[in-house]
Amino acid sequence: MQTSRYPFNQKQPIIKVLIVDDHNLVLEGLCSLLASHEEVQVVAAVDSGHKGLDYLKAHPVDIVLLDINLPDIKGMEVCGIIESKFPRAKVIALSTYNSRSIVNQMISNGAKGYLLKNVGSEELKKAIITVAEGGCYYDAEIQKTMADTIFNTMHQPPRLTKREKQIIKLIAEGKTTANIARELFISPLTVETHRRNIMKKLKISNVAALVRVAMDKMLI
Amino acid sequence: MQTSRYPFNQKQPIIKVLIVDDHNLVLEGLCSLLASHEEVQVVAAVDSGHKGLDYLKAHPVDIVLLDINLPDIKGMEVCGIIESKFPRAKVIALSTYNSRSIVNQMISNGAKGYLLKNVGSEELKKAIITVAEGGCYYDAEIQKTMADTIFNTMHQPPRLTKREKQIIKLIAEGKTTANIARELFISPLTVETHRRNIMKKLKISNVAALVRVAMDKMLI
DNA sequence: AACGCCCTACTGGTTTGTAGGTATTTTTGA
DNA sequence: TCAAAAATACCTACAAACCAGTAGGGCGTT
Repeated sequence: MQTSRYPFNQKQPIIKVLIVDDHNLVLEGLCSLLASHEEVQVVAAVDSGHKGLDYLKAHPVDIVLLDINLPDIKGMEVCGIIESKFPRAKVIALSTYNSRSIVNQMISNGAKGYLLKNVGSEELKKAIITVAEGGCYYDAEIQKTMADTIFNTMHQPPRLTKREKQIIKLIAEGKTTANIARELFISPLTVETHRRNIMKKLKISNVAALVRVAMDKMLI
Repeated sequence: MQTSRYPFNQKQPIIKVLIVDDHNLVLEGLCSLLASHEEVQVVAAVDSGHKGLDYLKAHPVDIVLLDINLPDIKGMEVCGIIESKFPRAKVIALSTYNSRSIVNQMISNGAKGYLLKNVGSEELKKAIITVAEGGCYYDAEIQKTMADTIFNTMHQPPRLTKREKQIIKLIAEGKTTANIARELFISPLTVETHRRNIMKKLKISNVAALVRVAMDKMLI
């Protein structure tokens, strides 16, 4: 939507790209893939979330290619911060895996694009340009995941509450109901109620399944 | 150890490298990092285990840079096959994560090197040359993991049996003792015994911990 | 004010899991 | 081939988890 930011009436202003990824190989790969595209300029590549945010404080950036698995902060958090504090920069998420909860969290934190790491040169370029122009670009697989999510939210609106998330985490850590009750200063009976509600919501019936869900949802 | 394979008495014969990785970015990254090294020649890059093995059948290769997470077969299996059927090719494993069980499996399948994906250009080159010359090269972090393993195997020799692994998997899938018994055509009491033995061996006392161990060991 | 949602708490009862022990058969490996 | 290891099966007992139903207090929305 932003037309001609520069006085020169270039058709495509150069897109400034910041890469945030702690894997050298991926970094190199991205640079290599982008090297041949003149519309795109990689202005910096950093290996942690904090460094990325620091860079954004001092320099203008159009696109942030953001890895999910960072050593310091979670990609989702970084994404949220960029979204709110540096709205000029649009985030394109990069990830190896296609997990529903991660995709959801990224998108709800404002990621305008989402690519899997097996992306090819052309798709990468297309994604960057599309997002820079104000659009969205999601990998085909991610789109499936998104459709899946919508389908599922339609069919099971009830999400877990804050307290329930807290308790599912403690259960998955191997703590007993009594332990949890002591830790949270509430009655064991209350913990049992929460536990029951969680299981009903998730349609499962034992801790084993619960732990897996918790891990899936990255609560652990 | 292999001196002058070629009639010309080059100090360092060109090392033929095959890359097996399903992530385009990583592929590009590796090629980019290796481009500047004349001793090394990337003869092929494929995106699945089977393709890699097919290539090996028809062409001589010195080093295989092998990703752990492949779409078709597990990296460990590929590694084992290469080791036994194409002994000329030495495997250097590439992985994002540093998990004990994966490292162990790769090494026991004959991987001569192990790098994490945040490896730098020089380390990569060094690893390739070292391994091509008949040596080993393990990332510093991997070495820690290896030491850890040795320490632990010394302190807890008892491993899980085949049946126990099977059962731990089913438990972690959320199945009850009765279900498992039915599925395996054995008495529930037997399943309980196995369950108890597993817990004793792993020194844990509830399913939550058990599921986490199972996931750690990549049984799921 | 009324409604819905969440957190809290309880009663009472059933089902699994945890923990101890023992013992027979089958498989495996030295 | 013989001993060790693994897999099978059982008993008893208690602990913990699972299931169903109910219900009051707090809090924000309509």
